[in-house]
Amino acid sequence: MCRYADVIIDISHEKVDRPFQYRIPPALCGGIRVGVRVRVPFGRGSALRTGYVVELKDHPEYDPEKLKEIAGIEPGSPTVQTQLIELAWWMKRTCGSTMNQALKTVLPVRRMVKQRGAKPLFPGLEAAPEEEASACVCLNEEQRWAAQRMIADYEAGIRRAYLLYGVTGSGKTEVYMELMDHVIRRGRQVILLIPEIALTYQTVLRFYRRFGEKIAVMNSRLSAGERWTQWERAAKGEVSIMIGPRSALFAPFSRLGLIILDEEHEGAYKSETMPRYHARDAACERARLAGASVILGSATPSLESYTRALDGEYTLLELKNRAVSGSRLASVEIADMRRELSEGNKSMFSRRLTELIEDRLEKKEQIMLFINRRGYAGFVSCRSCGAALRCPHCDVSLTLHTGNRLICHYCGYSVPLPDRCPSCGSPYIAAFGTGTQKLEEYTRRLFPQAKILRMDADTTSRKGGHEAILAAFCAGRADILIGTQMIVKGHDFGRVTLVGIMAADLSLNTPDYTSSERTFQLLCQAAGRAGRARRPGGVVIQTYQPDHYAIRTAAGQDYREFYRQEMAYRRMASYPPACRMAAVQFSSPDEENLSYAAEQAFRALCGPETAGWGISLVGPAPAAVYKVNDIYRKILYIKFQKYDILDQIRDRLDSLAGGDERFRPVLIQYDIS
DNA sequence: AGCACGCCGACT
DNA sequence: GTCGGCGTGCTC
Repeated sequence: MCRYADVIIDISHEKVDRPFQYRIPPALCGGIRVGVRVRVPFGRGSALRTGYVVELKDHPEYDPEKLKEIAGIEPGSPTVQTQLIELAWWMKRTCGSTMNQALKTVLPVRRMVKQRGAKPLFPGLEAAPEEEASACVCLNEEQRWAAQRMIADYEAGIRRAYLLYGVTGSGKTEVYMELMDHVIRRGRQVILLIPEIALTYQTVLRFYRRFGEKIAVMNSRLSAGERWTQWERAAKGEVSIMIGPRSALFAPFSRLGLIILDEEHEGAYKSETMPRYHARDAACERARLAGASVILGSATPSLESYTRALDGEYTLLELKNRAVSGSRLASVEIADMRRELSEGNKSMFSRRLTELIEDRLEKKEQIMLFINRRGYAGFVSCRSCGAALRCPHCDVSLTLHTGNRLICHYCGYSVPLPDRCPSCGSPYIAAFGTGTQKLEEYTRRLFPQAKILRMDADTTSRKGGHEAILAAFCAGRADILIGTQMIVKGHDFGRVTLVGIMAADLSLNTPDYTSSERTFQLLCQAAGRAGRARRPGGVVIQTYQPDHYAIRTAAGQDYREFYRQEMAYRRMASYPPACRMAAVQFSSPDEENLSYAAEQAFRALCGPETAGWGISLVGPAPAAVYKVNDIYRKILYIKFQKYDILDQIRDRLDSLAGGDERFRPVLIQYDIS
């Protein structure tokens, strides 16, 4: 029946990034299926090249005279690839990338150096796990209930996605392990996704102790050969569990039964390069294709996921109590930096934080000082009332640019920097700027008796710098650890009893609509770092906006209240998940053509033809970083409700670009939330 | 990407 | 007169 095959040629170039149709010779009929790698004659000289069968057709869709025949099937063409290629189609469809970009993401890098004799994961530990693997793992009642709920579905043949919302320390990992164990016993395989930053030796060791040689680990520091080895072990069925960041999602398991995303809310799950897929959605799609279930775990679920759980798209499983009885949540205090200033304290440390640091130094307990420098984008705020200057149209923070102008990166609105605060009239408005280095110097001066370690991008660029600093701190070779994001993610330090968040405002005022959500997550996480063991911990959040709901709810560890308020804001200002939003990026080395293209696109989408689409446009505005490598970038945001609209938007922009010379140097890319 | 076809300069 | 430069365009 199917006598024709659409084939994507293994050439990474936009010009050939589309299916080419071939006749299937009768002799090969049985072997040709979607996903099979084939040799096909291609180009003027009909040189044989490798391609992927992506679709089978009954009838030709191209001049049959010109159709060539598939020459043969690539030996050893694996079949899991069928599934991964279908996943690539999904990426192309939903993320607006080219098929070749999607295929490169989903399939292993080809022509990798093979490596003989795989290194053991944990040298010297091989003998240990066997006995420990059988050791009784006791779940508490709540954990058992959550696991049973999913297992019962699984046994009934129900495959779906679950949101495991468990407060800090409630023991989500034990639930994961129970489920993994169950799925493996049923002869199926498991993918466990962990954000790269949390993928540490300790984390992996925990799983290794339980599952031993059944696990394979991917991470960015593996060499190409090591990656290949892990990939092959998975393809051959030598392992049942693949642990790794985003890319582990594409493990070549043919009997996949479960995908777990730990720390589901982490931004690292969103790809920064094309295709800009979200691992959460890609996981759900792969699971659908494979007939597997998905567990999304978090102590602070993303607004998207919690909304989906409330809508019934995910099943909500909750862990409300801490697993270790007797362990208490840290007591969280908010230090009002406006008051510190008005009462004469101009230092970076509030009086309360100073007092607590002195107390801990005396008791020889450890302290972590956290400053959120990453994502710092030059916002301007008032030292008297704490308000940051925001866009009147988009309700996000404005960014200070050269020439003292404030610009909105969503709609392009621009005003000169005022000399007084628009809310309270105070003249004390200024750009916020503070770094880890400055904090370190200041801390040394204030507490000369303390031993201080600093961890940020500068001190960890050297290979292993990260681990060395953490190990030193863990071993008690310092009293205070100063750092950015990386110190609050996933590391447990039993002797830390005080966490100071130096300026919560830094993440609260990044110029995008997720700033409150990220602040809430970060503060909850930081609070979770203090007093993990028996000793009670304290957290001090320093801020100029002590009444902001993200800060108040984080201090009270009240996720539901945060969700309620944040969702109200998203609805009011029309941001996801209250609607869908596509960021269309125009980039070009030629500024004039860039502006022209972005403006034309805007006009094409707001004309009468699109009136019934229910879309609204914001921008076009210069990208957060306007010029990168001599390429200028502008972004047009499109808010819409129905997902199908996206294809129409793309078609419209494609045809616009196709018929206009001035679009030629302009690249158009999509990022959909 | 790769390969052919094509339309102008210095070579046996 | 012809060998060869790489510029342009197509590949089921």
